[in-house]
Amino acid sequence: MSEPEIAKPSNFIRDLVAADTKSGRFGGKVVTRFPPEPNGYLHIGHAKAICLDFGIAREFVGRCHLRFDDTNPTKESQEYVDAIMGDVRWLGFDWGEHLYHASDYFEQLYEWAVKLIKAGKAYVDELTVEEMREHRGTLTEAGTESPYRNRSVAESLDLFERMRRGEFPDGSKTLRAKIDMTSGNINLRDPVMYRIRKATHQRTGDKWCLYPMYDWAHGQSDSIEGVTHSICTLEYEDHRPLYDWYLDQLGVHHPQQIEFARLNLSHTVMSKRKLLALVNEGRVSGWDDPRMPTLAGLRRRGYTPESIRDFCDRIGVAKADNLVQMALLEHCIREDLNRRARRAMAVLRPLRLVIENYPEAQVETLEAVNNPEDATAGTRKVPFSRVLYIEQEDFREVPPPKYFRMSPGVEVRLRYAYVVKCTGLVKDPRTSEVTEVHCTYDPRSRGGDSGGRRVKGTIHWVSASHSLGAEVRLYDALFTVPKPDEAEDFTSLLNPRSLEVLRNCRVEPVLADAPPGSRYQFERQGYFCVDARDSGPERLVFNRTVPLRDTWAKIEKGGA
RNA sequence: UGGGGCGUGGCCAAGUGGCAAGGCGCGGGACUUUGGAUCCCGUAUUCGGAGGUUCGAAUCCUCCCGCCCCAACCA
Repeated sequence: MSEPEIAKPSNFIRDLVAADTKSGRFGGKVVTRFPPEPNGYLHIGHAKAICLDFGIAREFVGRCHLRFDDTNPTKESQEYVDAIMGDVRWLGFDWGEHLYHASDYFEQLYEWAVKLIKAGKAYVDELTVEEMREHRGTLTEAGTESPYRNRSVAESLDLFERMRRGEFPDGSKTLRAKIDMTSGNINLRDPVMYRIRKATHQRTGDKWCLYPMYDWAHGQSDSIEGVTHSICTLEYEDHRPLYDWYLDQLGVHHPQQIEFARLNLSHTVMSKRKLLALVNEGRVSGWDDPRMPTLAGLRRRGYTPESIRDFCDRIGVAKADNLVQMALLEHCIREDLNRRARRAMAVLRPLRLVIENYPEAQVETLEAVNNPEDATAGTRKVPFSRVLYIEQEDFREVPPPKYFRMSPGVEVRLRYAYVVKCTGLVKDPRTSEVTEVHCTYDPRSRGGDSGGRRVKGTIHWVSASHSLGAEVRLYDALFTVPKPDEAEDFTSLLNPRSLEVLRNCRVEPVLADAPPGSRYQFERQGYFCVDARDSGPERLVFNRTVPLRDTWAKIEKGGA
């Protein structure tokens, strides 16, 4: 059997892991982990990490754990835990039995901390936050040691136990590792291991009032789980010496930390802080607003997990800062949906079209192809009658050069129906806006067969009396510039046209049965999905995932 | 004046001493009952810069320049 999957491009992390398995390091095993903090929703940047963590494990026949880095109860919640698990599964990854929480290890971590105190490698400090900052020094100046740094092991041990018992108020004491206050690496200037937080934790409740810091919890959690390769983003590169130090002091299993550059996507923001602000300030409807780069938002927008995985494969993994263009993500979803989405006709901005020579009471049923890219998708029936709706932009009283659509005296094809010729128009006497177009049809062209003559334009349509009303939400980039992060106030760069709601759309009858979340290509327009939250039998709501590539728009824009 | 990283076409990104992959985008053409899709063709004499080593350098050495991250009891 040949491997059906196309070989993915290599990257330095896969090379490193491959070298380790070959040399027999870690007994040839590969164990990775995806370690989100449940303080927000997952976004496409996390998808890159997930694909890497789970992908490496799968490739090397190892396993990947899902571990919640839940060490800060004041910012975390069960809502986020649930959303994260749902999103990872939706993306297509399975952690099997291996669901863990840093909080599972609090007791072990505490014991190890005691061990470090006994070894003279950690001490209870009583500096305030401000004092500690002063003692830390600056980027160019060494720090100074805390006056509590050299208190006895016995005293630190006693204090640490009492910290756990809750005898001291929040912020009054910390446990610090005793490393080197003069290190050029600020992470090594006696980092805090524990702080007092009398807060209820979403999993451990009120059992603890002492919570470990990231650096103290993370590496040890990796070690406990037998992780071999701990893959994280570049900003943790400076933390690796500390990661290594803790593990070396403890003398326990020592995973390899490897860092890669996080994903930056144009025209959006990726920091959880900024995404949270958008949600809290009501700039978007929630974490799953279809304009958000969150997996929940992309899902509601109509993105498929396959397209996101493909995107993650294509962007690669390296250590250079990057800004990937949104166009690549859009390419990935178009490619996927072109292959899989059924077609339908929908008129977003309706304009009445009356076929003067078509019998008043006649209704025909025409056959349309469901997906020209997939013969197994079959065909469907579409009702046709004397009065139709066409797209406003598909008619021009005075056509610009190269305009192939409907205009007076010109023949155009109604997709899967007939060739028609515009014979007149009706205008609103006040606004002089075209309100109705008249035409005649050629009965011999049934099905759209032009009978050999050149008909350059083909436009979509729906039967006025048979079509269904629908609301369509047109989405565009959330920000007007490629790098909103560079602005002083990123919210000032929000795209005022990121959402346009069209309430008078007319769609083909087949769409009545479209299940929530299902995806379609509206011919000549783009890919749309049934909004999973707001659509229902009484009110059809579609979200535009991405428009089709539009060569005409380019010509028109460039020509003008 | 500290520490850690990174610089290959518009955007990603291979390449690890033998003469610049690939993808997206862009431009042109073919085809077309979606101005969609598909298919062709084009798109870096050059790898941040300057020296050096070598028959030969994006790959090795030296110096310089630029960009990113680090001074939470956040992760």
